[in-house]
Amino acid sequence: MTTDIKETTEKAPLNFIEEIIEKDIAEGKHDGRVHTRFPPEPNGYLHIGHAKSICLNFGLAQKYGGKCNLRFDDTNPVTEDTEYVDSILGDVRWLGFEPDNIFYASDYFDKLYEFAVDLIKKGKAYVDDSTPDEIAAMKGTPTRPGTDSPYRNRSVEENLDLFTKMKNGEFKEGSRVLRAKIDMASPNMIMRDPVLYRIKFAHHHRTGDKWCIYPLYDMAHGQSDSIEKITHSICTLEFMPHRELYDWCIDNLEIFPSKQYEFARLNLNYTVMSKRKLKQLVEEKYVSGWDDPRMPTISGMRRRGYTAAAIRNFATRVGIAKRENVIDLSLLEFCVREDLNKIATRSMAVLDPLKVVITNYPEGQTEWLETENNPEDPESGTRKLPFGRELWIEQDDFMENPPKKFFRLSPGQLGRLKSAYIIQVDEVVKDASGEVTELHCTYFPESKSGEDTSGLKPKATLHWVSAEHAVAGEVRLYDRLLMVENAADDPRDFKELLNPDSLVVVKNAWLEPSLADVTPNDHFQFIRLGYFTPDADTKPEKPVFNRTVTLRDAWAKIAKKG
RNA sequence: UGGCUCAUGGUGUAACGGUAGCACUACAGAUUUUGGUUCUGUCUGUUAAGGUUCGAAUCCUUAUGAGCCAACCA
Repeated sequence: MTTDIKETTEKAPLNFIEEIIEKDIAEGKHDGRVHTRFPPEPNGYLHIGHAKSICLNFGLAQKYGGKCNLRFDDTNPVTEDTEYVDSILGDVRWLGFEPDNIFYASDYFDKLYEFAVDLIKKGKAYVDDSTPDEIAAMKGTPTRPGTDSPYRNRSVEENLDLFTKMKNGEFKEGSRVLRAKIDMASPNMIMRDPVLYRIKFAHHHRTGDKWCIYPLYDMAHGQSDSIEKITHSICTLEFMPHRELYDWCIDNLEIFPSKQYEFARLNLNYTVMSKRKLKQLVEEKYVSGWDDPRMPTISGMRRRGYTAAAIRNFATRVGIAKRENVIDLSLLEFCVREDLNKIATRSMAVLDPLKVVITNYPEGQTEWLETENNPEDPESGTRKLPFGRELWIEQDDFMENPPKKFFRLSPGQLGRLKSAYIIQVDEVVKDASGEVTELHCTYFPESKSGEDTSGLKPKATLHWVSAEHAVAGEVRLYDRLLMVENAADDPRDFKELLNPDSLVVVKNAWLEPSLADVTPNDHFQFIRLGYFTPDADTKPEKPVFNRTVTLRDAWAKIAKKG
């Protein structure tokens, strides 16, 4: 077992949390046991930032032969809902992790209440009748110490009595709180007699109306960790000031000493990550829902066609450290292309069609040509494609007056039709306004793919679909959510920064016939266009595809430069 | 103007007092029936100033910059 760890050590450098864990194991702390937890509040859907945390916590448990719990931090009944609980569990499982235990902070409400009573009995907590405004005023500021509440020195008996009455619903909501008795002059604002319990006559999604007092984060989180005997409680940087209180509670309650460690949360450019903002996008209908493929939510990315493997790989590559960071979207895209390149079935679809008539090809004739399903995967086999006299190709693949680096079709320039024949353009047909409507071409019969004796070497290979056999489908093209890299650096409201072209719908794309019959979690590469996946809106008579990500596009870069 | 935390190429992340490495991006070339993939190469970095040391990205001091903390949110 130690050998395993040593070997791993030599292979990959450890992040600072792994170093702590390995040191703890080496010192025999908790008999070498590693137990982590992923503790979401069920008040929204999980996003890619949570994925980083999930991969970290579950990954650590896997690496060190430990356990990882999923714990819903459901201590605030007014914001939480079972809809979120369900989606969170689904997302964790989809990412490929099965929690060793599924717990809820609300499971511990009785225990937490006992803890609170214990603190009161130890003279470490008191009931405060001050108003929220008064409490805020007495808190002081970072540069000025706070002042003691007039209720701070109530007797244990009185506190016990008052707290019982709070629990029994004898006081109005907001009229009293339970506070820890620590230090109103602490340089750490969190330690200035933090509120532990508040009165809320709210229906809780799991405990119903049993409780009218609810613990706050600091009275619930570390205590829950301790109850579950969590060894390494990993959270994000903004909880750093809470660690002192986390330890204070555990010390004074004399319970299992879980330890908190903080790492920097994930930020991605060209998107927003805060739950508040994501919720706003959903509620104000800027997007179709939490699973809109433009959302950085796990459900949105899944719908868009991201694979769990790609997301896990991404989570590994971004690393774990304490430095604030903004990850390039290009890394995420790299990860998904890397995975999809290996597994996506190649197929052909034309999004912006231009008719090609092969004038020397017999009318009414259909040939079924063989094509590979995935050149990266020899096991993937081949399939047949229908070829005929009339085809669709991409508008972009023809230019009447091409620039020098344009390799595709133009008058006089040859082009290879993927898995079919080489053609040349003989005549450009235009409408009254001068728009190109049709290309009349000839093909070279001896240039058939696989048995080409023509000796011709066209510079480009084009994708195409037989007009007679093409299936109509809708294709949704997604782009970055925001126009700017970092919304936080922009004075404008983030909703003014939304990319108006984040969704472009191609109502009538022509798809090769094999794409008429697809199943939800399929992944395709539409050759030369990108990776696509069937959307949930797909109906038998009308397939709908989402573009997961484009292919890298060298030509687009050249064209952009001019 | 209090406390805590952080600072390495464009973006991330290693190097634990001894050759600043890796990945993404960008750029260039080779291969290619996807301007994809694959392969090769190139550019770019230790926030600053002092100090300790034979030797500092690493230790110390100061400065600078960034983040977090004053919900009965988590």
